Amino acid sequence: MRVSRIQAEQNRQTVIDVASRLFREHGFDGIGLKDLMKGAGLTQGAFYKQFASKEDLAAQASKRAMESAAHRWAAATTANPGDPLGAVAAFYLSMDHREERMDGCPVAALGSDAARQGTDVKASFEAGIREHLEIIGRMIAAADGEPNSKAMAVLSTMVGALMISRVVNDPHLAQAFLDSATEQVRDAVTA
Amino acid sequence: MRVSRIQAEQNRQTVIDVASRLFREHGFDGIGLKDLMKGAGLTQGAFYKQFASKEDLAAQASKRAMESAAHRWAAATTANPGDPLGAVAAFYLSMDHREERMDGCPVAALGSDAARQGTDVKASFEAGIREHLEIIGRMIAAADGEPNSKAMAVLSTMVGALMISRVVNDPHLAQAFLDSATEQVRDAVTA
DNA sequence: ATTATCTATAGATCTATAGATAATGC
DNA sequence: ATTATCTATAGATCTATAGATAATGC
Repeated sequence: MRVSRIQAEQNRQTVIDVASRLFREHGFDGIGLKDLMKGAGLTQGAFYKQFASKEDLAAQASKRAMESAAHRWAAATTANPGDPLGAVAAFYLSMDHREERMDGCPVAALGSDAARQGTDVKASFEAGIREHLEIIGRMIAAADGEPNSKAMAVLSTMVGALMISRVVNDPHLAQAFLDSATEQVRDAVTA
Repeated sequence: MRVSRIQAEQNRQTVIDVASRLFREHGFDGIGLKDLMKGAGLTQGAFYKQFASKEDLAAQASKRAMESAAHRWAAATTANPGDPLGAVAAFYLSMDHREERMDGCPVAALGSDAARQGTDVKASFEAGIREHLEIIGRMIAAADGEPNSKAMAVLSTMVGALMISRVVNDPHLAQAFLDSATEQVRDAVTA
């Protein structure tokens, strides 16, 4: 039954990865430890040797998810240095992203939930948001005086539009919200 | 034990009101029928004579919450016809609103949750969002060609900024997000 | 000897239903 | 007679813990 310390650590990482996806899909309260562990090929009994509590896992999974999201942003910008913001908007404000909650932006997928969690989960989100702001800041550095404020507005618009696109049934309305955000983000930079 | 039909209908309305607040505070999965009914001064047993299921209540409570939110927007605009958007932004993008999830915007408080719910809950949100867009549309009608798209961008920015302000621990960062959205919204109209 | 994982379980809570009760509505 | 609400409960699930097991690490 017992595995090596290396394998144990790898199992722990797998649980965090799986949780970062399943939390985004079902919410922190929408999935139990049994299913989270099953997703990593383990049983519930192993959980408390790996994590202090469910909220502990939530904080670590949130951190992982935010880091993964920031990485995706960074990759899009470096792959398209001519129009980094356009590249980010192209994937972030897409219908594909709307339908891919599990692998998508954690702020849109879990923001309302995270607001109800404790300090640790919020710390994970805060760190990730600051990372996003830095990436946006680098993209719009050419613009005018208050780049940080503009970066915040860009992030708010994108997160808000994606989340709203997911709470409406009508795909055309969803698409319109994503398009309006794309336009707004473009204007924000050139303005 | 039995009450009049009028009283019964009033009880049902109270349950919807209470649920619209408690769902915003705890999420759809974060509060049970027992506590929802207790909030209305009833016991759990009465629930299924009033509603078909928890999700049925979620849909009705979401509708109620969105209508209440739209009413608040409309009231702010009529109370300040000279600067309706400024009036809305003043209460929506405030630290008070950030800390008052239970009575605040349902999209920011429950958007991530609502994305995981069924068609009925989403229909409630969609109807409320369309109502919000109409109110914003009236405010910025003086502006240029595509008012609907601009209204969507304004709503996305405000919802996103409020939600992000709630998932960070640092109050200064939260305030900065609210301020940046205020600025962005102002620019969007004059632009 | 230590320990990562397993099975099993405690105790609480969840949604939903059943049957009793007591007041309404006819 | 009908029915809104109550108490009680079924059956499932939740987080967390306890003790057994079997392989690692010294």
